[in-house]
Amino acid sequence: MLNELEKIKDSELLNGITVEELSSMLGCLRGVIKKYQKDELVLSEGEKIEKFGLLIEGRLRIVLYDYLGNKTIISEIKPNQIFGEAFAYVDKVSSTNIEAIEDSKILFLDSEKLSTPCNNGCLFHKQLVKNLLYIISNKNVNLTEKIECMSQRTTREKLLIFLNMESIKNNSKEFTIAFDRQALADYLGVERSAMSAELSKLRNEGVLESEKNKFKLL
Amino acid sequence: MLNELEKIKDSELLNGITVEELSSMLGCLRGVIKKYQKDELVLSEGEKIEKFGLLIEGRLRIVLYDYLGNKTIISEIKPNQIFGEAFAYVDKVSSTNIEAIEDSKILFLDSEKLSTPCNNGCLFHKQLVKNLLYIISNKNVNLTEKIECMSQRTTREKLLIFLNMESIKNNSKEFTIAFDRQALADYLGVERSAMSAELSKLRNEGVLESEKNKFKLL
DNA sequence: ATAAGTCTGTTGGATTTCCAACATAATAGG
DNA sequence: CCTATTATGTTGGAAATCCAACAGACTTAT
Repeated sequence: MLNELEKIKDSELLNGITVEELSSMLGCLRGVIKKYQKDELVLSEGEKIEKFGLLIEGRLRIVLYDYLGNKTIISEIKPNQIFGEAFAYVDKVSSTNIEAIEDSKILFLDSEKLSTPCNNGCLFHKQLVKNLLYIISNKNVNLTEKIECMSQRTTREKLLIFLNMESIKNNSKEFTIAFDRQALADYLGVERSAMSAELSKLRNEGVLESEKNKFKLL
Repeated sequence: MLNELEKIKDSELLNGITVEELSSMLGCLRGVIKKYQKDELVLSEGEKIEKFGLLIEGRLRIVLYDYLGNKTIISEIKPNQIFGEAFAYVDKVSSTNIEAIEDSKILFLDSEKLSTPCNNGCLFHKQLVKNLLYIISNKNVNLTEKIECMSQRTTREKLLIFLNMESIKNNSKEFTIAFDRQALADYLGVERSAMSAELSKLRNEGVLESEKNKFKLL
């Protein structure tokens, strides 16, 4: 048990909280640790979420089966990341499935308990709330950025907006992005080879230089 | 002053909090009411936000001036709505400007204070935190839905995904949406008349019926 | 070191979207 | 009620994107 707590102590959600505090936290927040096997369904769409998860070890994928019959892997959840928290706080059921990519161990926390600092003098409660607000707000900012990129009309504009954002984040005209070509195309909602063609044009026009996931705006 | 509090008592952020509690809240949360004139800048991009706003009266617009030189009105803020909260909780500066569409009155609240229930026995603090988590989580879900729609490859698929989401939300095959044609096109990131043509096709194919902002999936 | 697999960029044709112009219907204002 | 304005749908041509196929470069596995 202390084992598991040691593993997640560096997570954003538990930032500023000691391992000793973590121990009593499980009782206070009705924490439950569950194990899942590779390919096992963790959460299914349509399910009402009252406990969100913090991945201790393993890997999960968020999968969307949409109305048109498409299966899309939205993203992957890595150790120390939380999932399902937004749906835990709104009166809407999740529209995605969460599946285990590999054998995984998850700490489930009661969202209601977490957001309501108790009167037991649990000092970590305030910190938890702040951390959670930070995490969800950060996700909102990231989602807003993605929408800004995707809202552009042409592939060229999408690339330019995205790359400029990255430049600002890195405080430099030279930077490395976390995507390969296919992932970047997926992020921008465009077709990979068409985007590649546009990147070539931008290079030929002297707008930028690029090599793999390294970019330099000119 | 009580005047203003009466106006915002129905806001999501203050749900479950009495007007009496609101009064003491201003001191506790370092609440400050500011007035802005039509077209006045409320918040500018690049600004670090420590207090987010709750619009008492008036109307605001969120404006994005992007790298390519475009000015986009992202959305409008109506009375009783909050703004800037995501940026208040993350270590990133806002990328948008917020301007007054008309004379406006705004209550600014200290984000740090709000997320940290004090030890003064302020009972509303817990409720405020819950309300804030709800609001931020709800925005997260809405942004995620918008991305799902915009991620579709064709205008037809975008429409179908969007309309199906609305149908699920309304628990009915018949529903009214909150957008006119231009607004729906903007939401989906497509051109209005092209989307209109696609809607006509869907009608002719017996997929749906529509009349202004009323829809019926068949 | 070699072979297999993956990533990146190129290309031409098919498909889709955008754009501008316009007509008609509906709405708003006096 | 009438007029002006706005919303909606239609249409054809231009522009852009997607798609499939492929070649070459790079990476991984044996």
